[in-house]
Amino acid sequence: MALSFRQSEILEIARVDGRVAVELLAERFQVTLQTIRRDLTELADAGLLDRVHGGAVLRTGVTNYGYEERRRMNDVAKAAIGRACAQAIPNNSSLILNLGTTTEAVARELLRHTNITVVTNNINVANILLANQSCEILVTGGALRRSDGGLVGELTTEFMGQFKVDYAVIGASALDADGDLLDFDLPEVRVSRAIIRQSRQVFLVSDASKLGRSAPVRLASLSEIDVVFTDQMFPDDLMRRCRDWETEVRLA
Amino acid sequence: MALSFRQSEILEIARVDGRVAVELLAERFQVTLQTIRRDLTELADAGLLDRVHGGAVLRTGVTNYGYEERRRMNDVAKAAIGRACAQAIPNNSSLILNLGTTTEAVARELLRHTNITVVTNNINVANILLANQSCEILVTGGALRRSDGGLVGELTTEFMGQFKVDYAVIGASALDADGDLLDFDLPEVRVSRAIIRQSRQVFLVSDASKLGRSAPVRLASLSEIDVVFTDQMFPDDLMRRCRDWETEVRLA
DNA sequence: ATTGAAATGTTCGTTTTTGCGCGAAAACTA
DNA sequence: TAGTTTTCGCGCAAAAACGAACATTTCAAT
Repeated sequence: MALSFRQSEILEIARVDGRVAVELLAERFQVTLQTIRRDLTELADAGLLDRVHGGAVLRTGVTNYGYEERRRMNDVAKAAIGRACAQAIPNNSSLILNLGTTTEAVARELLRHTNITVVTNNINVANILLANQSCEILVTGGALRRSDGGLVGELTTEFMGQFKVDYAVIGASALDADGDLLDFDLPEVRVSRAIIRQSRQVFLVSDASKLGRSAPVRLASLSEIDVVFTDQMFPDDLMRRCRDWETEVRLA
Repeated sequence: MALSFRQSEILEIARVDGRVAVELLAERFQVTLQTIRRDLTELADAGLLDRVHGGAVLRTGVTNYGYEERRRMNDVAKAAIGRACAQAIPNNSSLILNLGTTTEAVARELLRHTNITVVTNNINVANILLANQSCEILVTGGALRRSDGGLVGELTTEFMGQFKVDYAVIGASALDADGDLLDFDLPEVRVSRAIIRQSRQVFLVSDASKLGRSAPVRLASLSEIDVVFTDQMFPDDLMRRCRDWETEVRLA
């Protein structure tokens, strides 16, 4: 779609003010309300603005909103998984927490631990753990991703290489029938792989909704994981494989 | 769900103040209490705020400002300084923001800027700027200091070395009569020096309370600063020196 | 000048938002 | 604990905003 002169000007106003009102635009351009509404509808259809009563707003907060939704999705199960995982982590130990809402649930359950050192590339985890006076927090450098508070990129991977910790707690977007952990973003997966390399024990936290889903990038195999914390038993053949791999599966 | 004008503005107020009151919002927007309540209920349902009697508060865990910190943030002088400094920073530019509550005030005033890249070692700045969709945020790695949300240490200094930005906005704990900027912590000062090195223009933001105070570590001289944003005129002889150094002093 | 397509204006029924009144629930006070 | 005040949320009616259908204007190509 080619934007009309008026439409691109509307967009410009929206970018400056963050929003536009039907009434004001009509007056400014000396056209009827209906015409402005048509413009806004088109701009909204093109995904450039979000239509609201009385006008339109910049497409902001959409990603944040999705994240909030993801965070609250299955939150009871996530909290239980977080609790189980945190119980497996002793005081006076060091660990890495990476991205994911389930990982954040683990952080929330680590607030009562004492004398732990946490390395993380998740700014939400850092925010949560600030409340624990007895926890040293090391944040990796990198570009801050707005969608999930993640720090990703080359710098993050490098940063991780400088540590060797007792435990790693990682998440994954998907877990397929072969027992492969999958994710969507390659730079993010590189970070996760680095984390696995730098840890003596690797914990996977994953609720059952990840089972059977798919994603393009292979992160690791369950065989590389020491303990999986989840909320529902895996299918039989996957359980068998886990036994062969000596991967422990713990139900929360 | 797309947020209405009023709702997104409520959210913005909440981000700054940490909380919002039904009564005040109703007066501000000239609508009834009932309407505000409906807004807050929706925002709470969307997981963006937590509803409390008489109003709503930021969701705990997402942003972590302690009450004391929040109170300092509202300091009018700092807000004014922040506004003046932000006005001197154009869109489409890159900048470094370092530690300090005044620096955070600058971040808050940068929320409406577009297409800026911000490098920071201050996790509070990162949290604030997350609300600006049009801002790339680069966070330095390092140990997270609980007292002020600062990332400090060798790694931070190194990280800063990788950039060359248009503007640097720095704070200082003290500013003595000779025009020297002083601070308490050596690692932190190393970071600040690195920041000055990596920037084409250096802005100092400092309220008048820093004047005449002292601190053990010398960070830099006012002669290395391009523009100082403050809320009160310096003593005459210091102003004279600034003129000699071609250091501009702007009152907010 | 004629014509046809695109943009704009007009009208009107529908949907969304808002304000008001009231009883219920939550906080405060003693 | 009991009583008081404040805050809440629901139902309903008024007001505002919306969008679809149709009429009118604009403008460029013939």
